[in-house]
Amino acid sequence: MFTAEFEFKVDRKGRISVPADYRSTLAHDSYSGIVLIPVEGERALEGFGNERLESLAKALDDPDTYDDEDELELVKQHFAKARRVPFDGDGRIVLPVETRKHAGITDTAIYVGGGNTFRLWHPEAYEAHKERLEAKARTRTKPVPLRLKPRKRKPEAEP
Amino acid sequence: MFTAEFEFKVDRKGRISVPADYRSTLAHDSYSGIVLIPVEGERALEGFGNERLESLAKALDDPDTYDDEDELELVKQHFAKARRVPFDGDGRIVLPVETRKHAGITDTAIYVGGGNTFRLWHPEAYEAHKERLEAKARTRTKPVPLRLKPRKRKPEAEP
DNA sequence: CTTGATTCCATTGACATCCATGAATTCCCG
DNA sequence: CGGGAATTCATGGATGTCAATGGAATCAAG
Repeated sequence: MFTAEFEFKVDRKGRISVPADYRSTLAHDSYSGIVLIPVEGERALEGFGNERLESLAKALDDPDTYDDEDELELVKQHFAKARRVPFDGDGRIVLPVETRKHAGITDTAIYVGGGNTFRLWHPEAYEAHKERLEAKARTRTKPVPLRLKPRKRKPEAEP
Repeated sequence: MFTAEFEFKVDRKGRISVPADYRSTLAHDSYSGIVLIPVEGERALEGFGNERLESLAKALDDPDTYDDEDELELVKQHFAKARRVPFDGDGRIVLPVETRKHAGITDTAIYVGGGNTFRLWHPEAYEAHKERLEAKARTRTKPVPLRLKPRKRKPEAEP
């Protein structure tokens, strides 16, 4: 479970600590480290544990998960962009150059919890992102609630 | 199950006891602590156990729970604002600064039970909130009864 | 030998853990 | 039934530990 926001320093070797809270949720994982994937369309990195990566790979094998061949190829590309980065003895990782480039991260970065995944941002990029989100939220009449179940929708066109 | 109202002190380190009654309902939880999320539009914090947070995260992974991309992003923001706070040996938590700020809590706070969740308020803010609620209630002809089932509604106008 | 990466060690400041107190409640046994 | 003992809780404070961070040492190549 990944929540909250944690800002950390990136040292001159590209190392950054992973929040102790995140590490403890990853403790059960067989792999001691995390997975980072550039988010398309955002200057951010998506992060999670190795276990989730394996689940994603499994879903890829299921012919029902993605409908067409193009989708499948595009999803595989995510695996190509994924980087598995191990913890060092003190719970740090080194951010691969490509990922740092994608997110525009230089000397600080902020972890943002998102449930089963988290994101890594350049702090200012994240602030800008939040700004945009809040603007969008203001256009809504009601706030979006946390839901446990899919909303009941009226019968759609038959699948 | 969270009920009743409990007022407690916040010490200079930001610590506050969690009602023993609440702790016992959280006892089965794997995580020894609670989750706090600022309520949008109210100077209050929503609280519940880690188990519920996991259910919410699971719902987030289900492609059917939220229909469009914007909704999804806005909901993830709730996780970013969420704070997981562990109990100390004596059943206390420390209120993170951001949450204290949001709720305007300084040296006392009141827990308000709400079924599967509870809320934390600055005592005076809660009184004001109750005031507003009662005013609204007075405009109604009938009181709102406790219901066990969703009320059947006539087909709404199509969104 | 030089460069780049990985492991190891050192510092410091926050915070989790531990301990103490008093009030209120429950328990138990006469 | 009653009163004393034993818990349980809320609360305050002290201190020991660990997380975040920087730098040195070791290792692996080119």
